[in-house]
Amino acid sequence: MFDYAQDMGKETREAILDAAEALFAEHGFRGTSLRAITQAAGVNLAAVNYHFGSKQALVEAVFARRIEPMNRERLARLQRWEAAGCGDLEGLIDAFAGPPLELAGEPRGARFVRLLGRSYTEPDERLQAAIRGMYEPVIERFKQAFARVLPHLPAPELYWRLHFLVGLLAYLMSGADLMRLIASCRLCDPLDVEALKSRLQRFVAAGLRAPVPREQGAVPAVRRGG
Amino acid sequence: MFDYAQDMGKETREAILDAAEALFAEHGFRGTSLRAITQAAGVNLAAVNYHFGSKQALVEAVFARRIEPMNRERLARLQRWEAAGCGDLEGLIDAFAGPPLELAGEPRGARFVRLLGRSYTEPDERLQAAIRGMYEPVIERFKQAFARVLPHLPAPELYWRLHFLVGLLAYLMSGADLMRLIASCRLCDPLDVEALKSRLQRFVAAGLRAPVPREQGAVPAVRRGG
DNA sequence: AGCATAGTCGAACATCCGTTTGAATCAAGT
DNA sequence: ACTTGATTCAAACGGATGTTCGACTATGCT
Repeated sequence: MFDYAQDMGKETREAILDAAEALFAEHGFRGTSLRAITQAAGVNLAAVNYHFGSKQALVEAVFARRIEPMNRERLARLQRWEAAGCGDLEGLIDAFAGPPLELAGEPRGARFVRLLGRSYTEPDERLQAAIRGMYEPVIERFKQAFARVLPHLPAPELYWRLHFLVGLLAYLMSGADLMRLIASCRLCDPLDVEALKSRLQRFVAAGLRAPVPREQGAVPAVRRGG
Repeated sequence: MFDYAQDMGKETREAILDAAEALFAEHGFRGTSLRAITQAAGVNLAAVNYHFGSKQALVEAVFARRIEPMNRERLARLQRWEAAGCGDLEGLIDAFAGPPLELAGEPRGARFVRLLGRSYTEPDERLQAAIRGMYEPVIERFKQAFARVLPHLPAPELYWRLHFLVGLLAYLMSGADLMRLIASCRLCDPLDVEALKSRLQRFVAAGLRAPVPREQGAVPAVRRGG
């Protein structure tokens, strides 16, 4: 029937990746057994160890399959931003936060983004290290870019604020259900990505541009009630 | 020796809670076995089911033990803030974010705060529901307070920005190691809580106060690079 | 002293997990 | 037709897990 013999192999490989991605996003890594994955994928249990070697390697493959294109898109936007003169803070935020948020808008990408958001707080150290390796070059580039648009910020202040940005994004991606606790009204039924992106841009840009007190962090510039 | 007979019972109960809290924070819920907990606590394996009924109930008890005092402190600060006239946005942020961050500064509370940060993205639905129940009244009070200091914000915009605040805080608490990726310098050795609080206040207050475009979210007010 | 009860303990229970094995299957090459 | 190599399959492996059981201990009460 088919000319390409290895095609069936690729089909089961991707079926496993799809099923694993969905189940990991719903029940976590430890909460998802290989038996559940292979059953959902319609393949034999041993296929996971045959194609990936171990459950750990499967998890990393699930991430690598989508993180790498996403990071490529981030770097592409960063280059366009640099070519445009490096002046636009909002554009830089979009280069960083846009790709994952837009991926979250696609029905196929939504579950992976939720998985990605969760991965930031994953206890497993080996997975943490693997994901960190996928992010490292991208984060480094963006750190430099943010330092260029915000030259007045001292290094520790800038790094903390970037930390805030990343954390905010991670939480958004995880799709934590606390959202429904805050937003009693229904805000995000089809998840209007463009509206969310512009809201995030406004909030983060204002935070990043906030003035810095002279006595850098030593004494908190807080007025307590009274 | 001791007059109070039930004291040994309370001692093992708390020893289990302490050990579980530490191990959950380090390896997650599914990654921590009852055997590991009871061994670390120096008690018999069956003690968990005797004192708590099940592992699930133990998890919920670990959270309830610390969330309730923390939320009481939040509400106390909120009341002081209301008594002071409800004008100070920074003070309101402190009432919400101060207690968990200060708890993170104490050596005993740090591991729980990390656990708490992780819990926001926990896949287990039953635990999610239990934690949501512990938060619900507090969140409701703060929603109203923020709406009062930021009356110019439309409701959806306000709720999203509060969502950003909660997400940022959740990520901070989780102590995700991505921090070290962004901050190549060593920022947080003893974790200067006061400095962190004021940094967070500056960032979040600026974000909350950011102006809202007229065409509310429909068309993104984004200048793309070029 | 003697009973009742709360707590502890070791041992086992049934179940689920990731992984491995070895035979079966199938298309392609000679 | 026969071999080769890649893939699939059912079955089992050893180990870890949450939970339960019954015996044992020690304390408080009458």
